[in-house]
Amino acid sequence: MPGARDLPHPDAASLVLTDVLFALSDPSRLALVRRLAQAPLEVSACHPTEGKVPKSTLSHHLKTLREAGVIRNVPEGRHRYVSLRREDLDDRFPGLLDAVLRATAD
Amino acid sequence: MPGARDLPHPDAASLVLTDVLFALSDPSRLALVRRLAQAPLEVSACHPTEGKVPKSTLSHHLKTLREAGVIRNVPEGRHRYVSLRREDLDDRFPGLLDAVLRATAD
DNA sequence: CCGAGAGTTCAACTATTATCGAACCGTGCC
DNA sequence: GGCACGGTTCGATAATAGTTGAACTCTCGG
Repeated sequence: MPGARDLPHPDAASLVLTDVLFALSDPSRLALVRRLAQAPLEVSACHPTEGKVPKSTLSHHLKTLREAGVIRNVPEGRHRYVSLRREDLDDRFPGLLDAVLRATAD
Repeated sequence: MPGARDLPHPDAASLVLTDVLFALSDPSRLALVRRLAQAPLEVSACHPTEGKVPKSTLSHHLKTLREAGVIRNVPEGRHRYVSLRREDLDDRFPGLLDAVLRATAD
């Protein structure tokens, strides 16, 4: 199998609550998570809706979310798909993601 | 009125989600919140169950939690009572606190 | 095979947070 | 009043997180 440009993802059972909370505690990351809750996105589509950010900055935020187990970031051809790990989060921390998403976006 | 050694607390309506998440994202603060979920405590009782911490450090954590609106810290005679702002949090972010508290403590 | 496109990683810098001693402030008791 | 006690605030330092350009990797199309 030629692919294998995979990034490390923690498995569902080993997610740490404080790491998840921290990852979600940044407004720009939370805004992205909200968008991912509607549909997966390519990395290039993960840029904030207003004002562009350097790709290294975006990549860093994606890393924080990925290492906390909030998102999955998988290669797909020449692109990458970013998606919310909704089931894993619901399984490990029932109700948490829903509560966060339900809160009024400030 | 003699009292008036009151610290500022944000009102329920103005709580900011990311600030709350950040306040809860620290293990020692979260551990304290878990204990406060069972009963209010005096500040002196807020020290971690194992190993003591300088009072200035504890006070700093209390400040972070208070400014995020997670706890209330009110003077009571010579002591201070620290309590969880459960209703305010439930009102502003329904289900959030429950989900956090329900998650297995690591 | 070479170049362009999509993203991550690296390294350096800045900014925010944590930690802790020391100074300070109220309160209650003598 | 004076003093011990419970806590917060201040100030300095250490640690962690955010930002960004440049270098690097991989994939696809010619």
